Amino acid sequence: MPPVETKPLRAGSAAKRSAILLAARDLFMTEGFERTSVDAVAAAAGVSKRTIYDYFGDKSTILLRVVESAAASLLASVTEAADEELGPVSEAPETLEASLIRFVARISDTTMGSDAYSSLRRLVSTEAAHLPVLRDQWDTREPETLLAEYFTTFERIGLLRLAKPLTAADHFGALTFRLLQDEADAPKARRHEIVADGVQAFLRAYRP
Amino acid sequence: MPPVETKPLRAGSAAKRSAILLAARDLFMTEGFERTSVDAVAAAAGVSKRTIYDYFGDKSTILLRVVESAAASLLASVTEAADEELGPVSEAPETLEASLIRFVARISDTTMGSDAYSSLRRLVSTEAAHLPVLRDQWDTREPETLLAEYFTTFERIGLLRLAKPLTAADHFGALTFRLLQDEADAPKARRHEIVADGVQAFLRAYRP
DNA sequence: GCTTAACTACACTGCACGGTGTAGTTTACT
DNA sequence: AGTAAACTACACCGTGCAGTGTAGTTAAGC
Repeated sequence: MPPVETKPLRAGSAAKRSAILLAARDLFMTEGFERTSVDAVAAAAGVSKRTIYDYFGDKSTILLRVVESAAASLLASVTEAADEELGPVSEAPETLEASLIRFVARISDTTMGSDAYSSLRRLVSTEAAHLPVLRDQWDTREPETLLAEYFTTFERIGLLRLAKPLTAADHFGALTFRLLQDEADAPKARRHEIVADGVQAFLRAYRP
Repeated sequence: MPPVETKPLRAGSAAKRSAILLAARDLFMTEGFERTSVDAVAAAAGVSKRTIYDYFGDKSTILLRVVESAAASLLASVTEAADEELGPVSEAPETLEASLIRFVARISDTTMGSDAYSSLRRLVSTEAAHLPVLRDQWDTREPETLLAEYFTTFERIGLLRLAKPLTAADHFGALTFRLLQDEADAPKARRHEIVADGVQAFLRAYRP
């Protein structure tokens, strides 16, 4: 459990804090939280274990901070990709498919890529039984809400027909990101095929 | 790792073996593999830890057997539901939607329900890094292949239009089971809505 | 240069736990 | 009843590891 507030923690150096969180994130994703020792995080971050305890107090708190940071990073990534790929979509229907494909590809190819997202999702799901606040941090629905807003705009200019924008956003995510995550190790051509198939199915389902 | 074959294992009693696997399955799903002790499995199964080691040799082997058993159970469940709900589908398009909804609901409401499937999937995903054979046992693609065969039949009688049957099966699973798993704790009415929305989107995407 | 906070490198503690051995008890079969 | 396999209940061992304390070193600020 997170430390009682009476335990003094140190703010310390931003660079070291960042190194710890990055190292922890990588190890938690590849090894799982339980199988990752704090010693291993310390070694990977290039700091002493004593420092980690001085900064975070205990192991669970490291996980909380990792997930907080990842959720914020994901939202920023989705927001940027949407603004740049979906924002300029014009009234010409033939550009929507290409924009949606680029939107998915862009997110999948960033630091917060498909396998990273999939691993983090799994981590939250596994550990939420013991740290329920993790789920709150992760399942904000902010990315889906943002996407639903764009879809609503597309409906207004006649490109989509929606009954429930948020459901459409969920379906879009299921047809693209989710299936992509299942084949995170696939070659680039296969991954492009998955995205294209998913976007096309979505458009057939939601075109006027 | 699984025990070297020189270690003598005992077949023992089918009832005790079953009790061990059931207890292990429940605990692995709720607590995770790493956080579940063999002592806890023994207590939940009502056998001695010595017996567990006599039957299985080590902890990883328990996990292998649990996943084997679960994958077989899932396939049986999907096969039965498909045979009974999709098998009798006639040429009248209006019955297809209802059949697909019943097919999903039936699987989701069985022992191998949405939350159990989701937990097992997560377990395999987490542990496969250390026991790669787990993934082989789980990702057989047999349920998807079976579903794709039914979809191919529906195409022949004019109910669907497919380019790639297996991709359509993936899309169907993504739009229904996957989204249902995300809201495993939702009330029954919400779960029914998720299934109906997903089936309808699928049909819009794949109807001729 | 001096002071102090930050940090490292170790050692240590207590506990959990995978796995093993063994003696006594129970069960099944002849 | 006798025999042997199956099982239980414990104790034990070695290892890993979360978390803590402490002395020495380093870095930053005045």
